[in-house]
Amino acid sequence: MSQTNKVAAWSSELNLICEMRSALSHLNKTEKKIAQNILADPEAATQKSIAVLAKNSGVSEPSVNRFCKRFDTTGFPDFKLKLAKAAVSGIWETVHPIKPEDDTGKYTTKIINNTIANLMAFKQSVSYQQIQLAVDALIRAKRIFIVGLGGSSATARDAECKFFQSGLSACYPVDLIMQRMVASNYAVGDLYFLISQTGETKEIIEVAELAKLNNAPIICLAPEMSRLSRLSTLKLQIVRVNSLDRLSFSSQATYQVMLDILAAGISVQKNTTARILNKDCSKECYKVI
Amino acid sequence: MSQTNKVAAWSSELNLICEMRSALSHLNKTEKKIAQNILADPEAATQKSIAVLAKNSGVSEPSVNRFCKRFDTTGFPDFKLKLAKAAVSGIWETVHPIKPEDDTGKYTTKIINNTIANLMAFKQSVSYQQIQLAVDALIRAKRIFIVGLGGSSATARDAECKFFQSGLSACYPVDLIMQRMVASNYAVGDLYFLISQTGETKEIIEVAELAKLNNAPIICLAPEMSRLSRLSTLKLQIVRVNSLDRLSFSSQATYQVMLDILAAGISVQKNTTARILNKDCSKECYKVI
DNA sequence: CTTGCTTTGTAGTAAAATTACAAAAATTAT
DNA sequence: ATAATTTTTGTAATTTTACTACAAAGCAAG
Repeated sequence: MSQTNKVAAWSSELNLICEMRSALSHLNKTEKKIAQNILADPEAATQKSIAVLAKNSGVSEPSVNRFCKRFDTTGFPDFKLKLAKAAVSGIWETVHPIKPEDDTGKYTTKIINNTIANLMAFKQSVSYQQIQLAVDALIRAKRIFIVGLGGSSATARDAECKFFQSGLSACYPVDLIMQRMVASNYAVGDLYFLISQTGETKEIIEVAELAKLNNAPIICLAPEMSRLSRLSTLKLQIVRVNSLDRLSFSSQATYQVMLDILAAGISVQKNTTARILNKDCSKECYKVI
Repeated sequence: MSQTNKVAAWSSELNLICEMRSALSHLNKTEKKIAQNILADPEAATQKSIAVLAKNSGVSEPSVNRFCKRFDTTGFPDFKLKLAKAAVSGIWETVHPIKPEDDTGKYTTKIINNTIANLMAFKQSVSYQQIQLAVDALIRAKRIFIVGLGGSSATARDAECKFFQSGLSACYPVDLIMQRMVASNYAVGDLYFLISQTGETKEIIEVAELAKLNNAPIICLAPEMSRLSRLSTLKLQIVRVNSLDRLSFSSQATYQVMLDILAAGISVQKNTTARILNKDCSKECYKVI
């Protein structure tokens, strides 16, 4: 219910273009003329007056006005405003692949832009409810075991630090045998937090299967529709924006942001000001940072 | 020169709001009234007519019109359009601090927005030249030793993975004693890559000092003006956007993106298609991912 | 205090969007 | 098939909105 509302709110707020595109087939010929004209270059359409747009589309001005109102806007100016917003997000949704001839400035900005695009997509797709459930489960757990392999090992380590800073008992066993031991020795109150960029790596699925034998709760941070995701009791799914090469950007930043969110949720909920004591090198005393 | 142009291009494209905010001090009182009125709620301003906005600000309509033209727009409607673009998803608000009363949706979007804001600031401040030099040095090095402590240990591990995937010989010694051993046994061709979020942690500075005794090349990933930064031969500096609490967002995502950039640079320059071989669990064969 | 310059507002003008209504097209019933 | 009804589209008038020209007010320098 709330999920549906959110999607609706999102589409009307940010994705008029997608809405138009999907509505295209249900429109009559006059409306279709207008829609196609706008979709041909949405960015340009935002600069046109209703008269110009009507003329270009071969329809009358009131037809354009009526068209706008169909898309949940108060009129033409409001429509243009929402179109502009959608066009902006459109820029972010396109990923720019890195090419061998790119110079330093090119690939640097491309990677940053791609990461931002990924975060935007993440923002749209993320389920608050799942986060809420995950935070609850993490706080309730007596012990949290984190597993991540390969590229996700850094993410797993990060999770360990962040959960620990939020006052939870988190542990990330580094080697595979330890991971299996931990998974098969489930005790009530334990929680497994499994991280995988592919969600298909054999070894982590084995860990999940071992944990599942004991009906242990498993939270996964993995792409939706992956094997790992199916084995888990609570799924924090990351949309795979990129069917791109490894270079153009990693989705790890998104994973890390998810961990930031969980840590924030835990701290907010526990109402604890997490702190680490660190020896201040210059003043030779301990300070809270 | 080109740096200045870039900033201008960015601000006019995406950040009318930031531009207004920074211009605030150079504006006269009439303009300031308008700017403050708009900045109080940019989203709402996009819905108002010039008459309403003028009245709310306590100025005349032509003043508003003139104000708009100062910000590189053709007039009020164009200004509103650009304002709407800038206001998309509240990215402009540099930092949204997390409050104890925030619900799941609130803190989630805040953290994502903060991270995006941080990345945008990073995009503006990053030095292509330093990246270029770092990429060159990393490729030239025979062995790369990476050190990061506490929260940066995850970043260090990440760097190890990424550099290794790009075909370099990277090693991240986990314990402090190993780190000191590595730092004091410098051999020609070695390179130290030190990561710190504060740039002030005593132990990593010790490592840097040990390396420096042998005149070893040191690349640091640390805030500018930090002790670690001063000890390094090549500085990859991260602007500290946040003098905020630990919760509102971590700057680690930015660090990770920097590593993505370096990895991309290395691969582009070496013209190698880095690949990891992974056993495909479903098909029981090796595939390149 | 006056002259010249900048800034702000008033009033009129132009343009743009919306509404009311009528014509045309499409649909249904006879 | 054709008349009646409904829906769709366009024309023309109205209203709203934004812009321009010009005048008044404020400010600085001589």
